[in-house]
Amino acid sequence: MIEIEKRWQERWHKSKIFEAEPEGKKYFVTFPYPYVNCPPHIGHTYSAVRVDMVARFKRMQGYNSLFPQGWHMTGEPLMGAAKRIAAKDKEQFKIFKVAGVPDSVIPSFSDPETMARYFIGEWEKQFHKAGFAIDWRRTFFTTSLNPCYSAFVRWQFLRLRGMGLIGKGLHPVVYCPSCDSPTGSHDRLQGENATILKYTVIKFRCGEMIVPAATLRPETTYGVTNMWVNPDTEYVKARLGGETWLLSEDAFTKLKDQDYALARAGKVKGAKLVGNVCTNPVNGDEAPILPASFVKPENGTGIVMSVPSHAPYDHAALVDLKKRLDYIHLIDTPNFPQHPAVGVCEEMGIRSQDDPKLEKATNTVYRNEFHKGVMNERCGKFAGRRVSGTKEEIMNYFGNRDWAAVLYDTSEPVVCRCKTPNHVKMIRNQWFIKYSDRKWKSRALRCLSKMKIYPEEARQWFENSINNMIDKACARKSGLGTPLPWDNNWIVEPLSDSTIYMAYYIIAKYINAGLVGENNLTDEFFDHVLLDREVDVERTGLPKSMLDRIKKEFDYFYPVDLRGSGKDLVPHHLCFFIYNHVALFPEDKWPRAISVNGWVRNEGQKMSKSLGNFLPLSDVLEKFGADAFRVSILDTAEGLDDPDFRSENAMAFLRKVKRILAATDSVKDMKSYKKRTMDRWLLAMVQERIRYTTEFLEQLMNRQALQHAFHGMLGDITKYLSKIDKPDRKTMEYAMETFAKLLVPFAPHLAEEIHSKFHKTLVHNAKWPKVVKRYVDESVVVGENYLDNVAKDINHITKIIGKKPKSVKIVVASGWKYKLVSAVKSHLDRGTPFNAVMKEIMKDMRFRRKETAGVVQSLLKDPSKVPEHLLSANQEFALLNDLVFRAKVMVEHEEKSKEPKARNAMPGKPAIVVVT
RNA sequence: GCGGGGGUGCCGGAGUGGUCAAACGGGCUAGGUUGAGGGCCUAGUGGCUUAGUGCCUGCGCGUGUUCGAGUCACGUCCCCCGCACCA
Repeated sequence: MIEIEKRWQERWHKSKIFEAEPEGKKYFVTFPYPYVNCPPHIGHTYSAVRVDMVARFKRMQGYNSLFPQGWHMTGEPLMGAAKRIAAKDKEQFKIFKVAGVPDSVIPSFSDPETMARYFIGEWEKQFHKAGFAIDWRRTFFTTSLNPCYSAFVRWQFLRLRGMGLIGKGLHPVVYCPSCDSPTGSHDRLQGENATILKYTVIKFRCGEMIVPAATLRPETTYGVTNMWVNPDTEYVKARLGGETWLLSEDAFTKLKDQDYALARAGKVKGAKLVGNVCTNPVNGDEAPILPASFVKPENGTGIVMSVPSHAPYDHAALVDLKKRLDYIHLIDTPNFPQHPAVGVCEEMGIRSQDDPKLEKATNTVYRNEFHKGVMNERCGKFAGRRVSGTKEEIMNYFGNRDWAAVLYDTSEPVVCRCKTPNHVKMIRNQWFIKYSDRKWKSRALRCLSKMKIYPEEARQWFENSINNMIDKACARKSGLGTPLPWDNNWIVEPLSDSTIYMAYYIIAKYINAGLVGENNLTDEFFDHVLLDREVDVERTGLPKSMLDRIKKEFDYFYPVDLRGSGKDLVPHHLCFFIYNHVALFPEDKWPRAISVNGWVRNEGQKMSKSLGNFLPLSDVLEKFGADAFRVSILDTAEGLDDPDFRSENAMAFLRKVKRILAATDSVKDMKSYKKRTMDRWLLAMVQERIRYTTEFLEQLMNRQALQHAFHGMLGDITKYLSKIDKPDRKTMEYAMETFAKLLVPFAPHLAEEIHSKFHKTLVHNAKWPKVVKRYVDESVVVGENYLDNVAKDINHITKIIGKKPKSVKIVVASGWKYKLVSAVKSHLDRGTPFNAVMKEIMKDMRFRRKETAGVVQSLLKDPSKVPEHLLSANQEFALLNDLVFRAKVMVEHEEKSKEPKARNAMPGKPAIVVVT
């Protein structure tokens, strides 16, 4: 099969069938350019297969399909890996080795560009082998290493800024003090899933000192009974303006990086603080400082306020100290005791403050109080309010009165790959794209509402994502990329330089052909070509005819008709894609459809770094070929579900290919006959397959489409060949040719191979099959089904008897039963309530027989006994006379039959008597 | 926590109020088949029963709506994914 595939790929390449030029009606599909820091694995390519499937389908439907492909290298990972190679990091060597990079090549990866180019080569090679319908003249890669693309990004950002959609401000990030840069989740040794939490720091007073306590539950400040410090921790006294703050060493560093102008002014051991009394700023209550081991200096400020009524840790610590304080009850929650923390601790059997169950206890209390709790009269102006929805207000209220400050911290400890513990840092002067802009947002939503989303279930997700969109930091200081046009210290961040690049594919063709160069790509060029603005095109240095040509091509191919990707890109990239299009382009250039899909699994397992089970695309293509890979994954899922690649499925496909090709070859030896029932049956089935395949493909339901186009067609053809001694050449030719066409979107190489046995042309250039009305024949399909069922019943009986039958007698039901069943059926089809059907039937004079009630009752009890398509007694009789069985078959009518069993006969279910 | 998607056979999964719960694929079992490299065909694959058209069980758990529920409602448990500057 692999040789076959190679042959067709060469032929496609030679006939340039995937090179789309502006002509006719178009269909523009894109698959997000992948990040090229490793060779492709099967997970990368499922979306591409789906997009490719659509491109091919549309092409045969008469559209001029364009499927281009570029490569992404903006960001940190490439640079990071290069640095690690330069530093001879063994881990990194191993990663590349496992990915299949030859040992001799790896050291050259200390240069990120070399690495990227190597991997781009790998990707292109594999994509060629996969036979994708890509127009390779339009390929490119990102970052300043490609000045042409950088010019495009620069233009985009100047435009956005010109529209006031770029802003500047403070921004909290997880930060590594040793690397002096933000730590992305992939750069973390620990805490990959950590998020940034906003704490309220309550400023308790203790004489001249501020004793700050960080909390996520500011509402509980009203219930503080005491303060906790860790007696073994050395605390820092820090000057802040006119105040002196008491902080753990970690907290000192954190706050400094969060824009607090702190100055070191002394130290004090936690134990020394015990016994002092603080004042609660919100209500003036006194709170003595007590020691507790659960207080971790690296969390929050290193000082904790104690709310024993609502915080299990605090209660447990007090119990440990054998200290009795008056607990303050603040929040009423249904089904909770007065002091929920006490109740939960007792219920869970928590004995000390070091009990790991406390984490869960805290969670339980918090969850319930947050959602169901109402604050009581102790909570000042917030009395009577629910906890949920009030938190933000409380924080602001406290902040405004200088009772509290803000501290950002990670939800779990984060350690950088350089092994340094990280914390949250406030970045000053961070550049933002203002995705929260209300007007912009509503335009994005309007675009969404006009788009097709495949599958529809994902629409809600898009809508929520856009609704919740906040400003996005769009630049960073390290990594590869395009510099911000107005501030070269910053590089446009990877998700932000990848939002409208589909337009660049049009231009890339001209750049790759050497017709347009870096110097021509001025802002005027893009303004003119992409936005149709009146600008001084002289400055592009290009002849008007060339500009017109490019512009015409852009106007022809744009907008994007379909963008297909994995579901992981919904909340950012795909939304940014919509956002940037609606900001920059007029409405007729807004994208038309997005499709999202699941992630490929490998032999039933999710592929992950930890499992190390990424299956390289090259392995699969080498072992099974492109079609087997495509069919295997397209066959296991659609919509948002995860497909599963299993080699046994790929093998099963290859086995079938053999059979199919053999059947194809056999057609030339067949003779023509007058059409028989089975001929008409096959022709009719093919029409159904065409209809369903087309319908499902239109909805991008690859699995169901494939079921008809491949499994269905194959099953029908197999059945035809097995049931007919002398297959008809014309019928088979038609079936095989149609089969080939229907297979193009799924198994394009196999499709060509089949097609080539009948034609010299490419099947890719054939028209998508349409239903041929004169072949549609419901009755022959129903009849065949009927015979199948009868045959099954006979089999069942002979199996039970356990003897070989000498002959079989089949009795078709009496005529009155047909009338009766037909009447019942029409009642049911009309939706007559079940209990009314019996009455109606019994009223009907035609059915005055003693058996009627029993028959109707059994039909109503199990409506599945009513056949979907009711044949007449004579039709059944005629069909049964054609029944082929390994013993002699006799058919008779119930009216004339002497068999006692004959009375069991029902329409669609004849009585069967097996004679042994 | 918020948001999205789910829980059906040995497995992947069809099935969105009534024609078959398990289509289609894979696996497994049995029988047949000169059958060249991980073959083909046929039948079977919840339980019981029986010369088939029967009965029971069954779609995470519970309750309800209905003549009828995997399918609708309410409650509950569990799983997966995203939550942002990270590809």
